[in-house]
Amino acid sequence: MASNTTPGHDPAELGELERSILLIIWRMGKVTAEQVREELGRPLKDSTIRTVLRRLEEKGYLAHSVENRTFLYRPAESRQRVAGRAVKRIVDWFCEGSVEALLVGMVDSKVLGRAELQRLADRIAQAQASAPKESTAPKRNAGRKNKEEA
Amino acid sequence: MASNTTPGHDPAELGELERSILLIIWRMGKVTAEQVREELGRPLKDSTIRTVLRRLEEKGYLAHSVENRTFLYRPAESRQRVAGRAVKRIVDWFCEGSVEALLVGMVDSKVLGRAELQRLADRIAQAQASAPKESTAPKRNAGRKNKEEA
DNA sequence: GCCATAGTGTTACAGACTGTAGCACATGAA
DNA sequence: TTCATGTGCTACAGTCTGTAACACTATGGC
Repeated sequence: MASNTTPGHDPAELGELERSILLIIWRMGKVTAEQVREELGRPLKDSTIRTVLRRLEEKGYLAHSVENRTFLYRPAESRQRVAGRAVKRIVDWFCEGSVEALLVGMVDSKVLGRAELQRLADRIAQAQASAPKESTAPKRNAGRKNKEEA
Repeated sequence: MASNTTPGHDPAELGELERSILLIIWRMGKVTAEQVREELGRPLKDSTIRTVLRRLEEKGYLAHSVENRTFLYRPAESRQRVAGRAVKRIVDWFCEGSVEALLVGMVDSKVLGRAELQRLADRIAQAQASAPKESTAPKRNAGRKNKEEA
């Protein structure tokens, strides 16, 4: 019944375990299911990890390559990209698309301090000046052709 | 565990119907279940609306007063506040608390254009200049004056 | 006082999603 | 062939949301 305007799946509707695993992979870069399990430090079965890994790949967050019959999972998207999209959804839903309104809300709900915001503004200005080109995109090369909402 | 009186709920954990209703109430300010139903324009039963309304109140998004036996629901928090918290969660999870990293991610995932970001920085700077006071007061302005719908 | 009406509270159920795992299947090595 | 390792498929319980029926309670008219 949720066939609204959802392009594919609803991103960022991740469970806690999914999130943890995603974070591990973002941190480590390229891992096997076993490594993930060790890293988690929770007594979970192999199959549990692999199931979640598979789901994350289905959802588009991960990609994998095979090396000696072993799956090596790696991020399909950067953390920040995912975060960006997640925030976009929120902004669209609650702030009518206005990022500015969002920042106001963040200050208002004390998520962001005024001083912090000021510093942010400065940094942004700097970043604009010093990096007029595509920045912080280490692996943008071909992978999945994620063609979600543009 | 759900008896969290303080606003600590995950806005991302809202269903579509819940979100729609919340938006209606943010827009209209103070409504009855009937009004919500009409506004929704979907053939839902009375009890459906009221159930969702009650759940939203339990979660801390709404409050109600009684007027002639009729419940008048109203927002317990501003849209932007809720959005701010939602974004904070995302930032904490995916950007290690760095709002800056988030903005970078937003530009990177084309959620936010560079020009837009620049404009934003300017506006923030302006806001800083013109509102040097700490105005994070939760003034739930009695009169409706949604000046945020810019 | 009694009844119809309007509005609320309670309870329930199906579908989706996540956490969790068992078990069958494939394939390279011994 | 058999073993070990790793993957694929299937499942199940718990939780959440959408959806609604039904029971309960005041309030006003007769």
